[in-house]
Amino acid sequence: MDDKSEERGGGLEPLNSTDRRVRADAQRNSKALLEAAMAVFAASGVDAPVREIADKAGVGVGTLYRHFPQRSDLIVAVFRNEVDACANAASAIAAEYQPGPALARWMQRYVDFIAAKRGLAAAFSSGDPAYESLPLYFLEKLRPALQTLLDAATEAGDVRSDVDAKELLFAIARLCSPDHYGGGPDQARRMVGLLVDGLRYCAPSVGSDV
Amino acid sequence: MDDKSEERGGGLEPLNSTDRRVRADAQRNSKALLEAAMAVFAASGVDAPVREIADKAGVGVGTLYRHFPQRSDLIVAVFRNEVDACANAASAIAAEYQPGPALARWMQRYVDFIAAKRGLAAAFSSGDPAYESLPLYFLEKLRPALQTLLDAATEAGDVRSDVDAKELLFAIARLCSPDHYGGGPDQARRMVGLLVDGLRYCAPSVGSDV
DNA sequence: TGATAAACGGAACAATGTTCCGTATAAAAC
DNA sequence: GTTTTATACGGAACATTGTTCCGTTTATCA
Repeated sequence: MDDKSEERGGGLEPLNSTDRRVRADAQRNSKALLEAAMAVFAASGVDAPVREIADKAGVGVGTLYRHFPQRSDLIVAVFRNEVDACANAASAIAAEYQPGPALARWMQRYVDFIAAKRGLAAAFSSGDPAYESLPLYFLEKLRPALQTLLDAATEAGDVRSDVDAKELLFAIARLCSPDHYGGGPDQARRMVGLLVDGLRYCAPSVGSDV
Repeated sequence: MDDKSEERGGGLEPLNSTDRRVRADAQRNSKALLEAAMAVFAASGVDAPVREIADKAGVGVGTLYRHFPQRSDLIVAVFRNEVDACANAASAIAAEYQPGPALARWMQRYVDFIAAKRGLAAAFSSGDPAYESLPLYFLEKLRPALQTLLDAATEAGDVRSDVDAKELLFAIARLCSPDHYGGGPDQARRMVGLLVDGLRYCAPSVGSDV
């Protein structure tokens, strides 16, 4: 490995190809843009003007485009960021609650995530190749997270063992999907609650074990 | 009733509030715009530029906006037009085929309609109030059409009797929905075929009647 | 402290939805 | 057939975006 010079800071700043550290303001602005975009998308949907995001982040549009060359790059970044947050929430919740309640809490967390992503569903199926990688990322991050919770709950005897994490993720996403021609987010919440109860139904601690 | 003057033509030109006939060129252009929009939407999706539609119809954008004040008005008009066509196809098919085959044929016709409306599904759930009326129109037109075919097929003993037209419409629409994360239109077609077979399953003429 | 490459900001450009208004014309009145 | 008039037409002009460009600023390094 080729070492060039000792590092000053905490050592977590990535290096550029010509050995120059990434500038601090660039890191700051990138983070600010991501947070601003998250807030604006949540408030006005993914079709919100780019200038609004740049303004909210306190930078010019040029800076925005330097960090996210296409509008879709920003959308993808926000999405991945929120997928990560949702996945990370799993271990945090697992550390704080018993397996059964942890599973139920995380499922509601996941519902919130899905419900907030209304606009993205359209982007997914828009055919734009920029979003092609998202479904895979979604699955690769969230499936293990749910599987872990599921395994723990199964082992604790809180839920049945014959459910597949992937199917559960999709089933919930479908329950939350808006084209039910009526019935808002409350209905989705109720249906998911029902689903969770269903998970408990044949669990050993309830009775009727196989 | 207040009669004003005898009519010249076939008598099917609508009258204006001040008793003036709707100009022939206006009727022509309106129709041309609708057809152009249908073709352009099919080719390039509902996000196609309005100028492209106006050009294809051979009129100026001003004329387009005279007939369809908002972009969404044009989309709505095209959608209703195609819903009508799909609903009308039911009676045409019913006149030409036996009840059982007629049902199967119309279902595939309906699949084509749904598959072509990918872009509109996004518009439906976009929250834009301009599209609020579409689901109702969809249901009010298509449900009776399917119900008629279904009743005829039931009476002929070709299909079972315990299926609801509305549920069937939605089930097919869902089977055709793109967010299956893989599996194209062929899969949708196969699934709908399976559904139709399912309809036949407990029909009297097959056997096991209730 | 000075040199330098990276990053910044926002004006300028391009594409598109929408409005406006002078002109053309179909229908009616005579 | 001519005149009148309300209607419709066309497309330039405007507004709102996404995106690019480049002169200026600045963090980093020697």
